Amino acid sequence: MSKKITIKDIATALNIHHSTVSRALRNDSRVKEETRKMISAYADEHGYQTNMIALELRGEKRNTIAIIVPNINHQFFSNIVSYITNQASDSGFVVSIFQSNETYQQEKNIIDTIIQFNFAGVIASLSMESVDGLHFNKFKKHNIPLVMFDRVSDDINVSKVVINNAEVLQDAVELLVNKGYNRIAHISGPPHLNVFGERQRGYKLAVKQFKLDYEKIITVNKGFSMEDGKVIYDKLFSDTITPNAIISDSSVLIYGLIEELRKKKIKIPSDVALMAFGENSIMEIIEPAITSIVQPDGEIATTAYNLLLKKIKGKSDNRTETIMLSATIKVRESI
Amino acid sequence: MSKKITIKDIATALNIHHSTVSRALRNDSRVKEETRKMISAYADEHGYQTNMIALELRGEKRNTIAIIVPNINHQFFSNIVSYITNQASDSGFVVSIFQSNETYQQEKNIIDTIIQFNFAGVIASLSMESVDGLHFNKFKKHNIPLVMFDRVSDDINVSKVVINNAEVLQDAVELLVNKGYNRIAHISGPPHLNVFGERQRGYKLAVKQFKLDYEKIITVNKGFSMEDGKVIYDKLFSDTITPNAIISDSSVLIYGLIEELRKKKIKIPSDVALMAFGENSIMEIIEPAITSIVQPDGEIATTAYNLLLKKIKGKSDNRTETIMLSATIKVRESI
DNA sequence: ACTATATTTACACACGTGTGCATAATATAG
DNA sequence: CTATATTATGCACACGTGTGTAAATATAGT
Repeated sequence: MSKKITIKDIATALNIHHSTVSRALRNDSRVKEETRKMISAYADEHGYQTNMIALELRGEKRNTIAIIVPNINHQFFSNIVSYITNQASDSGFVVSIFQSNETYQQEKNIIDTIIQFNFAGVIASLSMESVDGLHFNKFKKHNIPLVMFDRVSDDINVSKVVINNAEVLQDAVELLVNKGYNRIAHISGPPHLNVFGERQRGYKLAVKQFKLDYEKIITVNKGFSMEDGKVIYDKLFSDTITPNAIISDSSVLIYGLIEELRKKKIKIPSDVALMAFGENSIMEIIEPAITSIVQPDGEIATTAYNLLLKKIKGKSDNRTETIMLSATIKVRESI
Repeated sequence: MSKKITIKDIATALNIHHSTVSRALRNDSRVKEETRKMISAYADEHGYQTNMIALELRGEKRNTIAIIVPNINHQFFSNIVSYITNQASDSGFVVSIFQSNETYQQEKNIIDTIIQFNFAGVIASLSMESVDGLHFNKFKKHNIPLVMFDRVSDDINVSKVVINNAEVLQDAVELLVNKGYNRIAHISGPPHLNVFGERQRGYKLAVKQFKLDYEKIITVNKGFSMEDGKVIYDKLFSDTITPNAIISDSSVLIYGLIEELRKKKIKIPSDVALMAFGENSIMEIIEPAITSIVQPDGEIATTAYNLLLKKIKGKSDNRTETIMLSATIKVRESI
């Protein structure tokens, strides 16, 4: 009903200047206790709330951070967002969400919007379409701190949080080799994104190291979905030589693949072993339970957020750092 | 490097008044084509971006909406947020995320924050702790439109988007009865939330209608999690009379229950049938595939967003409306 | 009582934009 | 070549807040 009550409204109502009101509400020492009480009483009664927009315009502080992800309804990203949001709101920050939907164009639009809204900082993970991260340099021009995670790009100099992708894929292959698998396929994403590039590098390294005859990488370029399962199946099993183990960079995709394998009566793990990134504890109840490569979601989120916070506070610090965390392999029945 | 360039910077650089620059950039007819070109050339070159904060303070328009959910890393809510975010960004809105983490206190804090930041509108789903929605009335005082979905409250008069919860639970029970099940348990949430209250009402109605001897509702009050599975199991199977069918309001929780049932060698569906809300297509690949009650996520999101948008545009319209959408039961092997 | 010091309040400005109104510059007509 | 119409630009203010500085008032010291 009533319009928003402002500091000036309080001032005119109480026949004093708004600057006095401002100081009173911020508990400035140089306002008389008596008037301070009168003011805060009136403020409380009328439900006064500081207008953050005015504060922000004044340049006092920016209290909003932006997160750019390909899709928020994928378990990994929604976990990250959840962790960041909780931590941010503890320190009084508001978090806005932007989805690139895996497209370069939307990512560019998002960047402009973030600049227009003058966000205090940005945490981002690249879309599959973005062959480079150069459009993100715009943030630097506008003095907006940026931290990237997971889907990072090599050709832009920002702080990054990643996991030991190459290493963990070597470990994965080694694990499979030790179990006797010798035709291991790798389902991945576009290699220009650091995550996938590194995983593929690790995969190839291991294939060479263990002198495997079979090397096959299948690349998905437009986001992982369950529907891809069938396509992937065709690509893998139409050859004369078929894999006896599969490592998937995506958990969602592997659900589709499992469905397809069942239709074709291909048994897991006797006919083909399975291993996938992403632990949403659903891997546990699928039969057979799927061996998964578990990323430290919470740690990734916390690290990225703290990195960003440091940049927001200490503005002069221009150094960038890349922090690498470790993924672990949770062995289950599927291998 | 360079500080943010403003409309005034352009003005002084070009030796004209900032008001002219403002008009030029908004393609106002009364600025000479020649100067307009000069101005927009300079603006482009220096990467000028409108400062939305200034615009917002001016009261022109608020371009941000807030979403309050218990947890964003639950499939249902991340789906909703994803849909809303995409639709919002199409119409130039920025979406901020707030998590109550199922607590009343955080919800209250969030409400204050949203008011301080002067959001244009709010879409919310209540926490389990919130026995009523009265704290949401604060939005009305501050003229901030509010739309609720899923976890709505009866005692606050706002526009709502819900599904036919009572009806679909009656259908579910009927389906089970027709298949020969006669001891059907219902795992639900706190009944003071409309969703759960309605589902329990529907359940009880059906139990009475089909003259079943067995009636059992188990209530979870602190958010659904996989870990609850064991607790629920104990509550259900410690009695002398045990259920031969279970309907769960949560999908996450049922994963934990399935794990527990397997441990105890209780077969699905021969020993006990299972049915759960939420279709994340994972239900499909669990063995046996779980019969699920599918909510129209996209439609819920779109409806809520459009309702909000209408309120934001036409400010005078004080009527509230409740829109009820239909859930459907997808029968699979688990019953 | 008169100056010196301490306390409390008011004034004016800044942040970046947009707009009604006045004014200046230019064009058109008689 | 003036009078009028047209067009282009500048001025001042508003949005809500906070702060440096000046002004008003009170208190103390001699």
